[in-house]
Amino acid sequence: MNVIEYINSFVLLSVEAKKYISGKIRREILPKNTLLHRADEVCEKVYFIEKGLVRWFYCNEDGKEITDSFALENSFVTAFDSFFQRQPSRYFIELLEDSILYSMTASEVEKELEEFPETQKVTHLILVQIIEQMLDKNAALHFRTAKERYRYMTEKHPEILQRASLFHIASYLGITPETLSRIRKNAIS
Amino acid sequence: MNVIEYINSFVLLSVEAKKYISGKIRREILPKNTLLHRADEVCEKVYFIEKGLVRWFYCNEDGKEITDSFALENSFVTAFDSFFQRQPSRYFIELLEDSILYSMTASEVEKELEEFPETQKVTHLILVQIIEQMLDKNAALHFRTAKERYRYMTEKHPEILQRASLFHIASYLGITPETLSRIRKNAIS
DNA sequence: CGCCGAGTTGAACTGAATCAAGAAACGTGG
DNA sequence: CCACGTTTCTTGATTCAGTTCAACTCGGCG
Repeated sequence: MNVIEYINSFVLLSVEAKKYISGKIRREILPKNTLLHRADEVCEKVYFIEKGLVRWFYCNEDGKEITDSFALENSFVTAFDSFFQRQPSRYFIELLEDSILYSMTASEVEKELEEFPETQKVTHLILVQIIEQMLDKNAALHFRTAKERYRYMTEKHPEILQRASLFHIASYLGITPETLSRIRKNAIS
Repeated sequence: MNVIEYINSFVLLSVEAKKYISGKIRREILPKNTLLHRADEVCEKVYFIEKGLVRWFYCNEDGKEITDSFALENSFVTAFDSFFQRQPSRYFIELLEDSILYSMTASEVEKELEEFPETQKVTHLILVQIIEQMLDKNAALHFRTAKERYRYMTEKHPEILQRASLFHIASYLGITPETLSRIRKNAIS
């Protein structure tokens, strides 16, 4: 599924808007471990994942990488603390698999939103979805034991559980890799 | 500061939009402990806080209330998992102080966004701000000790620290009231 | 005056972190 | 296509931050 089909599945785009987007969007094939974005920089692009897996992470004061989120096929990816406000981000965005992406720059998106106000609905929907996911994750981790956190993964994100490393998943859940390994093996009742 | 002044301070509204909003918006004076919204219901209103303090909370499976967030003056308040998607919410919204609010219904807002597309920028900004706050809180709690969480409050939300109860703040930070009390008294180095 | 909710303090307990090895899987070059 | 080195995961022993439970203090309010 490509971006335009995907967007069109929930917001009907005018022919002109489709044309504009098709003209601007770039298809990018990038290998595993590519950084789509670096912390402390202003994020200049949004991506849409046709195929692949990405993670957002930041570095805490000890220099440790903390995985904040994952996204897979049919997701929009950008530094949400940076792209819209045009301010430096706290996050890195990294490919965890060889991926096929579509991308557009911030200024192209800005122009799109101005010229085709209908497309503001798309942004709106994406933002609302992001918020919902974040609220969901919060509730799944807040005051929860390691075992409950793991169950959240198995129930809500089984696909990511398969495709991401134990190390990244543990970080995402706020537990150590050792603990996650033990839970997985049922070493902890 | 009233809502229209506030909105106008970051998005210039047309005279017509202002007129529409003024006509629809209601000023509500409500006492402490009022529930603005209940879980399992579709949230029908957005509020703007002229004066007061609110908290969002949900009940976990043990029936315990978990405080998810606070908001004070000049904030927009609604169930963000419900208002835009028109689906039942997981959250309750409660006044922690006697408050003065402005409110508009979902259908009024919907009509506003249709008739005055410029106002979509307002929604957009609010959503982006919400996301930023959530990301910020996440980073402040994820893999952090109780003491570090408390420091986040003192640094980023000193006002809430003053006005909300120890009990609610502890819940918000994901620690027990006892631990928070000890930290506050420096009982824990 | 006495009650009640909010906060404090203490002591025992525990889930998960930490530290330290080892095993398995992975991919890279010979 | 195998061997070797690196990364990822597992397993065990120990430690500790924070929870739990229980009792007590304090301030406000009917």
